[in-house]
Amino acid sequence: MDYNKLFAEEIEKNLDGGMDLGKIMGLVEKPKFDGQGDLAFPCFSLAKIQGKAPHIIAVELAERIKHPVFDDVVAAGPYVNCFLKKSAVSKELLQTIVEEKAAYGGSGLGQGKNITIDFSSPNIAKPFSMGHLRSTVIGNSLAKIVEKLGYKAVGINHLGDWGTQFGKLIVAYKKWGDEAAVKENPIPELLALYIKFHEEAKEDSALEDEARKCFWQLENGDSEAEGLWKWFKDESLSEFNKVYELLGVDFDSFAGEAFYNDKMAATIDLLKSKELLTKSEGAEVVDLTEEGLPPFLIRKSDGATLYGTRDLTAALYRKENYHFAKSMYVVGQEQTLHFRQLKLVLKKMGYSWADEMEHIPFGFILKDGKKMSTRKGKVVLLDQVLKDVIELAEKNIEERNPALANKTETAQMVGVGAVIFHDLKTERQNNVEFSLEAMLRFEGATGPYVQYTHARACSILRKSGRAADKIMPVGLDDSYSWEVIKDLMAFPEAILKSFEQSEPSVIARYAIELAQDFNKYYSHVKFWKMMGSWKEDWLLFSQ
RNA sequence: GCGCCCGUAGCUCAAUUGGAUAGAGUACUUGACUACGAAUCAAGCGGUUAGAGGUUCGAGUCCUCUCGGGCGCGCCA
Repeated sequence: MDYNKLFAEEIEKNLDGGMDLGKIMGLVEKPKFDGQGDLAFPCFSLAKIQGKAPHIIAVELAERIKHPVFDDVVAAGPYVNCFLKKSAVSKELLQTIVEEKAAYGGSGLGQGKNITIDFSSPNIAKPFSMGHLRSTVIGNSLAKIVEKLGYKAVGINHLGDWGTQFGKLIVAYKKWGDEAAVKENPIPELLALYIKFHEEAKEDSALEDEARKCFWQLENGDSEAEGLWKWFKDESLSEFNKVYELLGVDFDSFAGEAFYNDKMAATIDLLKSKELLTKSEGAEVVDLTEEGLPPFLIRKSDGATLYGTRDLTAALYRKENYHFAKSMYVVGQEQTLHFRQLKLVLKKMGYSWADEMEHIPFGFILKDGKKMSTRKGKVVLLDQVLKDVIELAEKNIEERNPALANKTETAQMVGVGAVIFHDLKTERQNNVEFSLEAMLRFEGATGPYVQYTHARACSILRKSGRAADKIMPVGLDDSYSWEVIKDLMAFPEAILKSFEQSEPSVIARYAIELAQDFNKYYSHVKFWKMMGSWKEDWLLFSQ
């Protein structure tokens, strides 16, 4: 039952025209303060139409509305506030949840449609940084939100596995590398080589030329270079996969930049045939001065392609192969310009579906107020952070609950949950100052808080000896459980909102609020009759 | 120089997208485990929403300017 709609219908009925149902529904909101009821309707816009003062309209309207599931309808200044009949509403809602189970809160909005989500996309031979963690965690969460609404999410890990940097790496490896050491410890070794290259190149500029030449060889199928490249890639991937497993993330495709090598010529031909390619300063570009943006580079003066060429090719490929209804790119905000250009180029090519491409930027992880630099090796490794946080969780368990059965497993869930939740809970556009301390926090608005709440709820359910789906709701009417009921009722809205804004933090905050209200209920109402309602905690948490 | 993002309690963040009295967490002070898991709950403290104008019934939210921070701006990704 949609009570917003019901309330709106009742308002419309008692209004003698003047405003249609859709408009009324858009205005219905939640009262801001306790004791003001469950639904509210502001009469300001009505005042304009009827030429009467809003508080007078509110009084008249409140008097006329009567309905069996409304306990009371009162005017409070310019607002009409509605109190729902707690027992009836809660009984019905819990019944719905028990029936729908994990499907509760979803919808068939995206039935039969695909959404591609480009996320994580780490660079081969470089450590998995905290920045990539953001993309990974946000992208994965969006995938779950989208699927909740019936879409098929296609997770794409657009690996950074191509570009001049590999020329540098291969040169460095041939000069200073050690096979055994790389095998032993792939990413740190490769990173060290990369850093050494930049240090040496400062003294000896010939190295840069050598790297360029080496990348040229790689592009043209030199077998030694290709062998090394493939080796680096395999080693890196197996390291990344360990992280993904720990985080509980998976992908439908690992088609990275290199995947598009043999497909870019077709893209360039296409641009040529549409007469969009122009020469500028020796390079080939798509001119965007009409749109007020700098030109989009397609080919360097030496004939080599760029990442823009690859992104363009990838967009075409994805449209053709996945027929996406929407294509998301969870990529840092520093690339906003790049994606604006990319969309415009596609529009110029005549593809209206470019409008369905959405760049989902997120803020930086800062260290001392500055962006972290990978090149200098000044980067915090995700590996280490996860290790630290799991260790702390283990210590906590040892102190608080030494009798627990599966300690290491629990410590992992708590630790990883803390890191993920920490990342998810603030709006993605905000920059976040890297703080190990904040991630190690298990109290207050944190992942572990939500997990703990869920564990408590499960524990009750277990001790009750009843299956959650066999419980008959009785109709609660106390104020503590009412808060929980209202939260549960708001779940579908929260899902929809997080989807519309591509904002996982909406769900994270929702989970916190639900957990808070549940804990309040838990400590005040000493009775176990509200079975069945909190199953959702778990579901929420994983999103 | 031009463009984009941001500035809310000591700290980290919200505010139903223009609505009622700006709310949580943390920190600090205090109280609660002989019935459900104290990683919890209850109470207190904490604000000129960076600043100044403007738009209107109404602004943390919209427009202009100033200050302060971040990020981009052709052959890197």
